[in-house]
Amino acid sequence: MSRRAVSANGSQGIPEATIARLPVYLRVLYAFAEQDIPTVSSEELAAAAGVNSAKLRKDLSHLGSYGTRGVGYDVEYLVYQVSRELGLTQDWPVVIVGAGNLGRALANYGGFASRGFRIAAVLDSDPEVVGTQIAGHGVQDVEQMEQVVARHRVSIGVIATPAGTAQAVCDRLVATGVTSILNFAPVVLNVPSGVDVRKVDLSIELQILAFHAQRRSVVRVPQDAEAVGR
Amino acid sequence: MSRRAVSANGSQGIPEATIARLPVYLRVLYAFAEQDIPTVSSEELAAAAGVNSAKLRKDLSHLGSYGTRGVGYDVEYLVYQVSRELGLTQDWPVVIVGAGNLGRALANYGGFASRGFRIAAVLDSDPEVVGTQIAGHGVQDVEQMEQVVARHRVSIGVIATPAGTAQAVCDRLVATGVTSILNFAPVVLNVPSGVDVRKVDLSIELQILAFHAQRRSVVRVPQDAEAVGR
DNA sequence: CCGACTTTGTGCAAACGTTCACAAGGGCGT
DNA sequence: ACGCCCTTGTGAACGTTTGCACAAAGTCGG
Repeated sequence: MSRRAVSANGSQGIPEATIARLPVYLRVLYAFAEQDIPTVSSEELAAAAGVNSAKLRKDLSHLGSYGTRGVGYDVEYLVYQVSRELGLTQDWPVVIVGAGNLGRALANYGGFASRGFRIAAVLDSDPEVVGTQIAGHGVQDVEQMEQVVARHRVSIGVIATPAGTAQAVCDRLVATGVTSILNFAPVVLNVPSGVDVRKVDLSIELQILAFHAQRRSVVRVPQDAEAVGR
Repeated sequence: MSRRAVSANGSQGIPEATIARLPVYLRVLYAFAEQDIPTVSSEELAAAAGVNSAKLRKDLSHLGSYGTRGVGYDVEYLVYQVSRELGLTQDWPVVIVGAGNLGRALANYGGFASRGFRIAAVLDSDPEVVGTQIAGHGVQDVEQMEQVVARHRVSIGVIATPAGTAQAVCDRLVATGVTSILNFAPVVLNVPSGVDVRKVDLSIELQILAFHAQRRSVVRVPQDAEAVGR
């Protein structure tokens, strides 16, 4: 794995683990802002985000020194700083490939269109589906990918196709210049370096839950349940 | 949190990071099995799973010594061992709460019903939706939760409701005895200890992608002397 | 039956992440 | 203006994860 990120870059070297939590903090901050709460302490914020307060302070300290000792953090100001750090002050056009059940769910997902992300297009290869409307977007043929990506300057692609076609779609997205991919298909995608892939995988999460559930349920039975012959 | 190896068996005390990768290995192993490939080396398996081979070997070594030096791993045997470790040799009834776009997508998701997981029921609170059919399951009223959980001995619940009702649904699931929860709603769930929650959050993933995309686009001082991967 | 070759399993060290504990710094009441 | 009190920001300790490098252990050809 090329987890090198930014090699020895002093000012911009925010840990990956911190980045993964910033969106959670941001969401919680929005909730505070909606209640017109002007400032929050690291303790309150941490509790709402479900993390340790020391961790939260260290995370925020990576963005700069935006708190006031004895008082806490200004909610509005922090919202802005976190948003800026995450790149949410700009607009991110997104193309969704695959208009099946999942693609439809994604297109209709409210949190999608909000806060910086905008659906540039929904693509599919099924002639039955192309032309139908989903969440206010006409589904276009996947053959339009190149034009759509170029016209809207899309840099983020979401793959919501069956596993079998995911790699081909991915290759094509990459070829058209997409450098960030969110993959919902249950496959390991192969991409050239410089392309960022994140995966969301229901069945992996379920299996992890099953592991822990099983462990919990096997509090007894010290003996191996079955002997396995080879 | 600190659970060291309890003792003796060795099947206890598997690192969390390893557990998160086992489902990926399992998927890749199935792919090899379908091609009737009898054995794989750690190198091949690691490449297919997108990880380092040393990491893969160390991961597998936590389950036991199931490889053969000079040869590799028997695909079928390893499938069985990983499945067993993850608790997939037993059946896991799952209840899905929320039959909106996402709930429907989940219910229709193929990988769901396969390999150990079975949808016990799909619940919703909207009278318009209750009674409709989704993926061969009649949507039941959320008031049936207690009966459904008890009758099917459900221990895994999936929350696919809007954010506003997620915590209430969660509390109710926990009250009925569900101890593993997969949360798709964009909120931080509060649960008593002993309950395992995992979250899947589209907008968090998008924001993480945006962060990296932004960083890439702000390539000031491009002195990538060592940019050529190892 | 033996020696060459291949691949696993693991000791170790470095990188990364988390948590504790407290000094530094700022606001607020008096 | 002063000192008390509160909360941030961070040094240091600790725990976890990764990756290297190699001995151990097995296969296979001759």
